[in-house]
Amino acid sequence: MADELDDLFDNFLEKPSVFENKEVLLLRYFPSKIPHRSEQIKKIGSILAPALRNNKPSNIFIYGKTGTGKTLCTQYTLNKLKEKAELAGTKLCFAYLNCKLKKVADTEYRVIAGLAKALGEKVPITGLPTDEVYNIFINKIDETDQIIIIVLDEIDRLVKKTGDEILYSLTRLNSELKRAKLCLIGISNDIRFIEDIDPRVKSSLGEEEIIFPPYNALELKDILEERSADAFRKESIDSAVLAKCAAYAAKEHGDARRALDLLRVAGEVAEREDGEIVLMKHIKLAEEKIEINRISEIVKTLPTQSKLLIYSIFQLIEKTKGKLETGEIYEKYKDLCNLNNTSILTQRRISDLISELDMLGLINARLISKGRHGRTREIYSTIPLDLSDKLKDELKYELML
DNA sequence: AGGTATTCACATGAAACTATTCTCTGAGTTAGG
DNA sequence: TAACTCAGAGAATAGTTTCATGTGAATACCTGT
Repeated sequence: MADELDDLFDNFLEKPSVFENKEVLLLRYFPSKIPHRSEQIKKIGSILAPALRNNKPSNIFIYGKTGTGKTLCTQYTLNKLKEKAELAGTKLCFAYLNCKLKKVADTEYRVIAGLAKALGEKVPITGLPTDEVYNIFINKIDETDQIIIIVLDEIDRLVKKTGDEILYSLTRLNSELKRAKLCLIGISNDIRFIEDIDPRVKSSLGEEEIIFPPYNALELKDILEERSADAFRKESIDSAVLAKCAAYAAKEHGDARRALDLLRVAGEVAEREDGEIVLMKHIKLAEEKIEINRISEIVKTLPTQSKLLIYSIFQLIEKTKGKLETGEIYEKYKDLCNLNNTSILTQRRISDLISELDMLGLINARLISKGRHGRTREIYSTIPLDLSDKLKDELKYELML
């Protein structure tokens, strides 16, 4: 046994890896070049430049789909700006906050506390009134003459959850500050979001707007080439494979994050197969693997009731091999609840849960009318049978059925 | 045959209820002076 | 004594239920030929 493992490890060490430096393909990696975004970077830069002369830059609202480089470009520009500011002797600091993260920045209190923390002020996790936190925050930043740049990433989430009062307070904060100056950068995936917020906030936050369009396949390919040059050994990948990878990702709304992920997984697949070169088939396998991971991740993180529901759907699908109806599923679901001693939700709720599963892409539900026989949703699973079998077993175990 | 009315099996909305999570306050605790 | 921590009260929120109303078209039922 030990020998086997020794061999395995030795083999692994001797065999040339397809990767030169896998880090480069990870999300947290910060590339030195950002292709096809110079226009946006320049724009951000020119808006923020007044900060170097200790003037308050305009607030910026940045919009773009996921994986279009919004966060990256912003951070890149800010880092550069900070370097320059240090050289020029201007006091400048910035706080970056991702509002998507639960338990970190999804309430007013937490946002302010998070910002204070980012600027080096300790704030208790809970226990203080919100306006108290505001005071701590204001006092902290007003200590010195400085420019504060606050980046709120995924700001739409924040507003959806807590309303737009925070933004209003933040944009108004400048009038309370005597020495420091505050500049806001809001990043959002959803452009409609800015339409339905308080007009006062809208005009203030949207002083400048920058749009990040999705990458097309050619641009994605450039990005992949840029990164793969560092990430892979030269001979283990060729440009046709990269093009394929880019094409796949471009199909999915030009998300660079996806493209990089795909490439990384393809490399891993190749490596596991003892291949030294990443081939087309590896890309295909990687795509499947990512999809499977995505789905099982979604299923695993579903609340218990939804798990029971999807379990009933899996069971029924197996029998009928096709479409299901709400009533049918509800009956099955009730049975399972009885078996499991779980409280039964009403049909009303189940109807909503089914819609949610539809939104998550686990099932396909469309409304049909069967005339005399009423109206219902026609439901079928989008998950391949072998995967749903596997998931079913896992759920069975977990739900103790 | 052609037209209208009915009816089914849920969908969809709104309001009310509930359990959980947050916020806030004041009392208790700690550490420093 | 100031700063910090913590428990419990009250407010806010998310998840559900209850009640009410809406829906599209296959079918039942007329109507006049």
